[in-house]
Amino acid sequence: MKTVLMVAEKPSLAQAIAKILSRGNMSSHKGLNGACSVHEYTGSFGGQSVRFKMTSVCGHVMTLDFTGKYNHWDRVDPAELFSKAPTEKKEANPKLSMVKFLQVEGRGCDYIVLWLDCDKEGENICFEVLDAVLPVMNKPRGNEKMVFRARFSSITDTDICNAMGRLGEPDHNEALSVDARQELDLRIGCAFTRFQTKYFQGKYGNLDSSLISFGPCQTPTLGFCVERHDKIQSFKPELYWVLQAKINPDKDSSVILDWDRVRVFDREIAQMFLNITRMEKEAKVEGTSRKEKAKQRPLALNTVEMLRVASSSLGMGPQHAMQIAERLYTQGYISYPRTETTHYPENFDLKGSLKQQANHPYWAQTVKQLLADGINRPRKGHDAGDHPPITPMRSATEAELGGDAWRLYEYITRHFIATVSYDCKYLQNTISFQIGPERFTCSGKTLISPGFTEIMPWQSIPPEESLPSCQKGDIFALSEVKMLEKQTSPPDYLTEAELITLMEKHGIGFQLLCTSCPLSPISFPPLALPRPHSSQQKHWERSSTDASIPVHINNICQRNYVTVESGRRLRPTNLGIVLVHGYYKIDAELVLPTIRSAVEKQLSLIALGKADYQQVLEHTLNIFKRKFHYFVDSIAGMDELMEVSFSPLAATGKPLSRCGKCHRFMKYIQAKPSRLHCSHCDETYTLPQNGTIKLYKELRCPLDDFELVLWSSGSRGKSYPLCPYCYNHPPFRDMKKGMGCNECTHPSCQHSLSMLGIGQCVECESGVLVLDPTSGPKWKMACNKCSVVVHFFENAHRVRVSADTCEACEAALVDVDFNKAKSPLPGDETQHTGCVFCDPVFQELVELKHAAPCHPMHRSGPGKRQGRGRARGRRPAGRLNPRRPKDKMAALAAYFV
DNA sequence: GCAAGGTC
Repeated sequence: MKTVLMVAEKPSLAQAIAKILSRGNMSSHKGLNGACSVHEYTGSFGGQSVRFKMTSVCGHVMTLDFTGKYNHWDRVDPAELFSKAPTEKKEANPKLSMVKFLQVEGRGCDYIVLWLDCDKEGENICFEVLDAVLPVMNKPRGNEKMVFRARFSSITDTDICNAMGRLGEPDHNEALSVDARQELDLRIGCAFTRFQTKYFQGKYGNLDSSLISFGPCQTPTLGFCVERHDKIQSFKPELYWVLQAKINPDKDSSVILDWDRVRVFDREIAQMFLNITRMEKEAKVEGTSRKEKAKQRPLALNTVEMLRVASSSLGMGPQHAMQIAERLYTQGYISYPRTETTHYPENFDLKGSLKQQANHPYWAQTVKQLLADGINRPRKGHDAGDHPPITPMRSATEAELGGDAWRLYEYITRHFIATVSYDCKYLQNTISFQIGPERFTCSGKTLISPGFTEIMPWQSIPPEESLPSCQKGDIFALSEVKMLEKQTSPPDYLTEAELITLMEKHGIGFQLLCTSCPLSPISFPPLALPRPHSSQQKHWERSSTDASIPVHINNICQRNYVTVESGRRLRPTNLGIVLVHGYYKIDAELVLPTIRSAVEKQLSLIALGKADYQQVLEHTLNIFKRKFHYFVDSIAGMDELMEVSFSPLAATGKPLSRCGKCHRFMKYIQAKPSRLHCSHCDETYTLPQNGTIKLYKELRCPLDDFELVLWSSGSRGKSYPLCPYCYNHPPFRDMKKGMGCNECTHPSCQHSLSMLGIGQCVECESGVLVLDPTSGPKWKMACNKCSVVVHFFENAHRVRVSADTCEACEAALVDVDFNKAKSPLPGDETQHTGCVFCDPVFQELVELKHAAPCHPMHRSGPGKRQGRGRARGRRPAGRLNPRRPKDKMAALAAYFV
C-alpha cells in the first residue's frame, strides 16, 4: 500500500485535520522530537487505497542567517552585509531537529500533501518541508504527480474535506516573496543595528542599552511613541471660556445647562456673552426631543481586540496576555487565540458554547435568561479566513484558574456572551433653551433595556439625573449664569492599546496587500522632513495573523527605548527620542511606517509572479545600501543629539582595575552593556552582563598583566574571576570569547580551570565543576558551563584542589582544613584529602543537590562503583598531566604548545 | 550581540 505524507503548520492543526479526514478513526504517536505527533489512518487517495500519515512542523523549519564568518561584529564592516556577506538557511530550532524528524517520517512515502496555513509564510514553509523530505521519498513513476497543496480557510469538516477533494500545487512565487522578505529584513536590520550599536557604544557610556537595534517593524513602532512625546512637548496650553447656566425646576433640584457655543478663546467676547445672558431672568424651552438609541453589542473577539482590552482594562501587557491566552488554549479553556476574524463561521455552535456557561456562579442568571428568550444573531464581522473568533471552550471558575488567567478567561467569556446578547437600548433626551439670544442645552440618557451591558457592566450607561419634564414654551427661572475659565490640556503618552491600534492601522506586524496606492514610495536621496504619520488613512488589507505585535512592543521596551508607565502608557526614554529625532534629521523614511509597506509592495509583485525575485531583491537592497551609506555619512547629525543627552565614554564609570598595557586604572561602566574602558589606550573590554563586578584582590593575569575582576551572579551566588583582556581576546586556541578564568586552560595559573577544576559536572555534558576560591566559609564549586552549584565543606578553614586524582573516578582530590573546634571529621582530625565524589569521609559534607541520585556514590554506596559507567569525576584533559613548568620562560613556552 | 516570521 502506498503512503501519503501530510504536513500541517503546527501540531494542533495536524491533529484537528487528521481527526476530520479519518472521521476520528486514527492512531497517533509522538514523533522523535517530542513536539510533533503523527496521526495514521487508511483511506483512499486518487482512487487507490493508501495509508495516510498526518504530521506537522512547528512554524518555520529554517531561518536565514549570515554564514559564520560574517557574524563577527569586529571583523566585518556592516556595509558588507548588503551584498557581499553570503547567507545560509539554518534550522530554525535545532532542539526540535525538524529536518531529521521530517526525513524519518517521510522516508518511503509516495505522495505528500501540504496542509500549511494558507498565507505567504505557509507557502514558504511548504518548500522548506519539500526540501527536507523529497530526497528521502520514493521516486515517482514516470511523470506522476507526487506533491500536492491543500487550500482551506477554516478547520471545519466541509472546508477540510473540500480542500482534500481539490488539491492544487504549492505556489513557488509566494514562497519566493517570503525568501526575499527574510533576506531584506536580515541584511538591512543587521547592518543598521551593528553600525549604530558600535558607533554609539564606542562613544557614550550611559546609553543603558546593550543593543541599539533597528528594524522595519520595531523602529516605526518606536516612532509612534516618540511622535506622541513630541506632541506633548510642543503643546502650548490655551485659555478658553465657557458659559454655564443653572435652573431650579423645583425646590431641591437644579439642572446645569450647557452653552451651545461650547467655548470661546477670547475672554472679552466671552464676557460680552455673559453680560447679555445675565440680563435675562429666565430660560425658555425651545424644544424637546426623545430619541431611542442603541449601543451595539460587540463584534466577536479577535486577537488585537483582546490584547487592547487586556492592556487598557486588565493592565496586562500584550506579550503577557498572549502567553496567558496560549496557556488557556492548550489547556482547552478557550479557542485558538491567534485570529483576525471577528465573524463566527456559519456552523458555529453558539448555543452549545453558551450552554456550557449556564451554571457558572458568576453569570448563570444572564446565560439562562438568554437561552430561555432565544439568543441574538451576532453582528456581521470580518472573516479573515484564518481561525474562528476567540471563545470559551468550557466553563471554568476563578478558583480553578486564578490570577491573570482567570481575569483573561472571564473577559473572553463575558465578551462571548455579549456577542449573542441584545443591543443596549436607551432614550436620548434633549431639551434646548433660549436665554435671550443665546441657546443652551441639557441632555440625559434613560435606560430602556441593558442588553449586553448586563454581562459587560463596565459598558453600561451610567444613571444620570433625570431631566425636568417640560414642553416647548415652558419657562424656568434662572438661578445662576456664570463664566468659567479653562485651559486646553496636552494629550497623554500613548497607551499600549492606542499603539496596538496604530500598528494595526499601519500594518505593522501584518503582511500587507495594498489595495490602491501607486508603486514604490521608497526614495533616494532620502526624505528628511519630519512628517507626522499616524494620521494617514488606512489603505491596507491585512492578510495574516498578528502574533508579532506584542513582540515589537516588547522589543522597544527591552532595548530601553520606551518604559511602561502607570496605566500601561509608553513613555520614550532619552535614547528612544534621540534615535527617532536623528532618523527624522537624516532620513525620515527610516522611521516611517511606510518603509515596511513599500517593501511589502515590491514583495507582493514577486508573489504575483509580476516581478523577478532576484531583480526585486537587488533593486531594494541597492536602495537600502545607498540609504545606509548616506546614514553613515550623516551620523554626525544624530550624534549632535546624542551629545546633549549622554556622557562620553571617558567621562563615565568608576575606576576599578588596572589596564595591563598602560597600568592606569580602567573605568567600570555599569550601565548596559557593562564594560571596562581604558581612556588612555582608548580600549573597551566587555564584561559578563547581569551580575556584579568587583576587583579581585589586585591579582593579575600572568599572560597580560591585566588586573583580574570577580564576577558574581545575584541569584545563585555563583562567582568566578576573569581577566578583562582574555575575556575579549581568548589566549588559547581551545578558548572562546567570553570565557573567565574558570574556563581558562592555562596550565599553571592559580586561578585557571586547570588548577581549580575538580571534576565533570553532575548535570551537563561538557562542564567542569570548579572550586570557587572566594566562597569560604560556605565553600562551593560551580559548573563553568551550566548553572549547577555544589555546596561543600561548610566552615572549613581552607579548601584546596590537590594535584592528585581519584583512582576511581579521575576527579581531582580536594584537601580540606578545619579549625579544631568546628571540625566534622572523625576523631580529632582537622585535615583530610579525598575525592568529593567517592571519599566516604566526605560523603556527608558534600551537597550534590542537582543530580545526586545519578552519581555512582549515591547509587552504590561509598567508594564502590558499579559497572563501567561514564567516569563522572573525570578531570579536564590538561589536568591529567599535572607537571608544572618550573620557571617563567618554561611557562611562556607552555602557552604556545 | 543583529531582523521578522512562524510556533513550543
